[in-house]
Amino acid sequence: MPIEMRPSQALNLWYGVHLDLVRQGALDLTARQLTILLTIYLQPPPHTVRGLAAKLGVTKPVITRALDTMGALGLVTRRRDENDQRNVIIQRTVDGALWIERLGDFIVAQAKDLPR
Amino acid sequence: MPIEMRPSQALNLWYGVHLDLVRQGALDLTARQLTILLTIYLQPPPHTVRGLAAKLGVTKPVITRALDTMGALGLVTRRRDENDQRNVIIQRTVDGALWIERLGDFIVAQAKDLPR
DNA sequence: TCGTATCGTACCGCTTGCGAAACGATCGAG
DNA sequence: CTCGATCGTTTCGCAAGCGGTACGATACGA
Repeated sequence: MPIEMRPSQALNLWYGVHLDLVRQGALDLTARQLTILLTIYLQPPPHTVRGLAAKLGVTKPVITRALDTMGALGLVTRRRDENDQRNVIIQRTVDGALWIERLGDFIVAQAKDLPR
Repeated sequence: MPIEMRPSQALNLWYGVHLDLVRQGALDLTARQLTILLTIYLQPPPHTVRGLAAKLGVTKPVITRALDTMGALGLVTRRRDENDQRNVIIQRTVDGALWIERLGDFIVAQAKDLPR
């Protein structure tokens, strides 16, 4: 069952969520950072730097930098792959899961209050 | 008629839209910039710097800087208020309207392809 | 074992956004 | 006419992301 919505509703949804995020001074993630974060939490693991880079169509340093930032914020963790020591496995954290969860609820709430 | 959606659908919608925006290398607007842009195009005019600052809960320089950036991108224009020369009226542009329109269609398309 | 490919990261200079404070221009009350 | 208030902008030092490149560590085939 797909979600049906009109362009004006879509834009108002986008607007409402962003406006509230800005107002509450939420952690200011880049579009890229948010995309990486959502990939980690919505797509099946394992997640590697090169895998994310390929998926998003960006270079590896972009991923590394984003992981540095979000790691410092406690949203993700890194771990060496035991089978192949060259790889780094990106893992979820409790704080990250909570943040994602709140974002989801937030969008749902905004959608519910959308004008018909 | 409010839009009903579950948190997982909301997050997947957010994910899909952001992922495609990143992949197509769309102009990389800050959350604040996007919020300002959407305010200008979704809320009734006139829009002033202090009005936007108050609405978003940020300082005026933030608005000025964002307008500089988006002005250079051709998304908005500034004009002096003729009645009160101290005021600046922020105006929409054709390019900005097109960009917003495409964003809306984009979100709608993503929503339609959402898993049930 | 040696050489090459692959992985993630560190470095480089550069651009851009940030908060806080100060500024010039303009308005409006007295 | 004058003086205080208001508006948007500019400036400052600072932090963070960017693209591109080079690097050390690890894996793996010949």
